[in-house]
Order: sequence, then C-alpha cells, then structure tokens
Amino acid sequence: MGRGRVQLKRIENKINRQVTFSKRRTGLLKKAHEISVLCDAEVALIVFSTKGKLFEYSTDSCMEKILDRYERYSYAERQLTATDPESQGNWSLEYSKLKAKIELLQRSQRHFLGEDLDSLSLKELQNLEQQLDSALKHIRSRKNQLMYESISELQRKEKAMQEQNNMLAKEIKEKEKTVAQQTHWEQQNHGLNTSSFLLPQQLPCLNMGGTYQGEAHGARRNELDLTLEPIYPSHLGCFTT
Amino acid sequence: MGRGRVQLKRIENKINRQVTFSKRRTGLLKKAHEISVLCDAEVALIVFSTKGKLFEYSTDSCMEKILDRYERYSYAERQLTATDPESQGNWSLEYSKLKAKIELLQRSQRHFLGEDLDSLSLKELQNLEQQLDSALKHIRSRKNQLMYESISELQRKEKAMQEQNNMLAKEIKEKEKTVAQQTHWEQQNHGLNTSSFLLPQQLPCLNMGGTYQGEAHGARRNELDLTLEPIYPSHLGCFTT
DNA sequence: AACTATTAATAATA
DNA sequence: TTATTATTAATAGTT
Repeated sequence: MGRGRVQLKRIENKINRQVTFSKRRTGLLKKAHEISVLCDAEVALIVFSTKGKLFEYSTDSCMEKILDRYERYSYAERQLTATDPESQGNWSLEYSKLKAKIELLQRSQRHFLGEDLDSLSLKELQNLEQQLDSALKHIRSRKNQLMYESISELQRKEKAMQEQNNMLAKEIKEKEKTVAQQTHWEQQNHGLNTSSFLLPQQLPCLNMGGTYQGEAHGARRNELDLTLEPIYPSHLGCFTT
Repeated sequence: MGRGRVQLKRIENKINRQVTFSKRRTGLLKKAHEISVLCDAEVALIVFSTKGKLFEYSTDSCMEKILDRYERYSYAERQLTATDPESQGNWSLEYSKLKAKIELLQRSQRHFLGEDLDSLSLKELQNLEQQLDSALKHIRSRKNQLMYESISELQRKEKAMQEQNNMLAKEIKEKEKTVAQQTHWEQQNHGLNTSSFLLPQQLPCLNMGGTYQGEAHGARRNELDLTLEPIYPSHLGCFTT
C-alpha cells in the first residue's frame, strides 16, 4: 500500500522514519479502536517512539483495568473459559478467597475462646487444650516478667522516697531545735510562749514528698499489700515461670 | 478495503464478528510488529476477545518491561485517575479492608497461641490470660463430657459382650453335655473315644463374639486400663469441670 | 500536510 | 479455519 513494497527493516533515513512512524501510528491506533468496536474486544495498545514519547489506546480508556486483567491472566493462567468477560469475576474470586480465609480464622478464634466446641472431636479438643495450655504458660511468664519489673521499679522509688523522707525529718528536727532555742531566748527576753502552735506543723512535714507524694504512696501500697494480685482472681500458680 | 464499506459499530452477527476478529487481529498484530521494526518503536499490544481469550504482541517479547515503563511514565496521571468512580476502586477498597481484617485476626491468633507477647501491656496480658483460662475450662469440660460418653458407651458394650459371652458359654456347656451323652452312647454302642479332639474346640468358643470380637477387645481395654489418659501428659486437673 | 499511485487489508463468499 | 476475490483502506513517495 504505497508506491512500491517496503522491506521489514528499520528505516535508516531519520526523516522518513519519523514520518512513517506518524502515519502508521495513526493507522495502528485507528485499527485498534476499530477491532475493539466491531468485534467487542478489549484492547490495550502502548507505543513508545524512539525518542521515548508515549502514545496509547485502550478500550473505554481504562488502560489500568486492562493491564490488571492482563497481569492476572498471565499470572496464574486462570480458567481459560472465564465465563464473564468482565474483570469483575476475578475480583470477586479474590474477594471470596479472603472471605473464606476470614471464616476459618474466626472459627479457630471461637475455638480459642472455648466457644463452638461441639463440632470438635476428642482429638481436636486435646490438641486445642495443649495449645492453650502452652500459650497460657507463655502469657503468665511474660506477665510475671512485667510485674517483677514493675515491682522492682516501685521498690527503687520507695527507697528513694524513704531516704528523702529521712533527710527531711532530720532537717525538721534541726529546725525544731533552732526554734526551741529561739523560743527559749524569746521566753528569756519577753516571757512569751509560742511552742503551742509549732507542734501541729511537724506532722505534715513527715509525710511530705513534694510532687512525688502520689507515687510514693503507690509504691508503699505495692510494697506492703501487693495490691496488684487481686486483679486476677482464681488463678493460682500465676507466679510460676 | 473489502466489498463495501463497514460502519464503525459492533457486528451483530456472531459468526461474522468472530471471523472479522480473527482477520483484523492478525492484521493488527502484524502492523504493530511492522511499526516496531520500521520505526524503531517499542510496542505493547493486548487484546482480549469477547470470550476472554488473550492475544498479545510486544516488541522483543518483553511485555512486562514495556508495561513497567508505561507505569512509570503515566504514574502522575494514574494518581489523578485513581479515584475515578469505576468499580475498580471500590473493589480494591473492599479488598484491602479484608486484608486488614485478616491481619488483625492473625495477630490475635498469635496472641492466643502465646506468641508475639512483647507488644502487649500487663492489662492486655491479664485479659488474655483470663480469656484462655476460661476457654480451657470450657474445652476440658467438653472433652470430659466426650470421654465420659465414650466410656459409658464402651461399658455398655462390654456389658452386652459379657452377657453374650455368658450365653455362649452356657450354650457350649449344654452342647458339651449333649456331646458327652452322645459319646457315652457311642462308647456303649461302638467303644470309640472321640473326646480327645472335642476339647480343643472349646477354647475358641469362649472368646467368640462373632464380628464383635474386635470391639469387645477395645471395650475391655478401656474399662480396665483407662488407656485414654496417657494421651495428654503433664496436664493435671484435666478431669475437673 | 496534501496528493496519488500503489500495495495491503479485508468483507463477502465459498 | 482457510482460500478466493472484489473492494476499500492504508500509506510510501512525492509535492
């Protein structure tokens, strides 16, 4: 179709090649569109020129959809007799696969929670029991590790608080002494007695811990009462590792 | 280029459409190849027939390379069209939702199996422990129910077998008696002694249970040895409800 | 780009 | 599907 035949080889003349590319590209895109419409086919056509410019055609302008379909088709070579030409079918296939997986997971989840046991055989129940028993051991071990860490930390804090308290108490005592001396001096000089309202100030000072007061309180409770324990009742042996 | 013009619309006649598809497809692939060679272009062509069959052409037969190049080239544009109202988007949305759900389920599955515990807090570990503890109670209860049922059934069978055995033994005894009488009668009449080969026949008869023999054996083992127990070692308290 | 001679593609048909 | 053939469509070379 042209004046003379053409050999199937690269056109060396750059100008000619470019012109031919332009003409044939138009024709190719046109034909791609035609077969798509005439024959109800799904077509994707991608052309990169020598210079790297992109030209493309795709049925209904949804290139990605067609490329996805291509990937899926060539990936696992699905049923060659795909009844539905829409890519829809494959999506819902994936979808139902996931659904099924979720079903399975939820079923075993229920079993792990001790529900739905009627459908299990004795053998399966024994397996389940062993799994959970082993899991419980790990969980209790980990829990105890955390708790011991927590207790150590609290003990450390308590010790620090205790030291601070002692220091403060000592300080108070010294202040008291000073005040007593001062009172004695005042009494000697003016005959006034102020010790009656100094005494009540001592008590709050002994409990003081600045902003640490709340934490110090918690530490003490942990140390003395181990109040964490009652949170998990009815589980003896939870301290075993 | 044919006998008469063609309108650019779907060919309704199925046969004609198929024939046209075949011819034009060949032509399209040929032209794709030609432009690729003549003009030094990179071409990828994908055609899905109505029935979903795939035909493809790609320069140097490296479709994936060209598609990758396409993806890179049109990346920016794809970002813009990613939110188009095609069902595509919704499907993949649903898809990733399911994926996420599976992730969650698998995570908690691992926790139920005592794995991956480092990411859990003390509170979470306590909840998990209680759940598994409660689940184990249900499981053991159900297991024991099944085992007791099994034992009862076996005991029932054993009893039946025992009765049958007694009956058979009795029968044998009577037969023996009859035979003895007959022998006695024969001895009186012919002086022959046949009792020597009658004795061996007694033993098999005592153990006989017809087709029930195998089951009767199993029942006896269960009743006497409780051989089920050693199957789950190291779990004391498995009989508690 | 437009023109046109020529070839290639293909619709109808078998 | 393939082959034939009458036509149309595509396009190489030219302007």
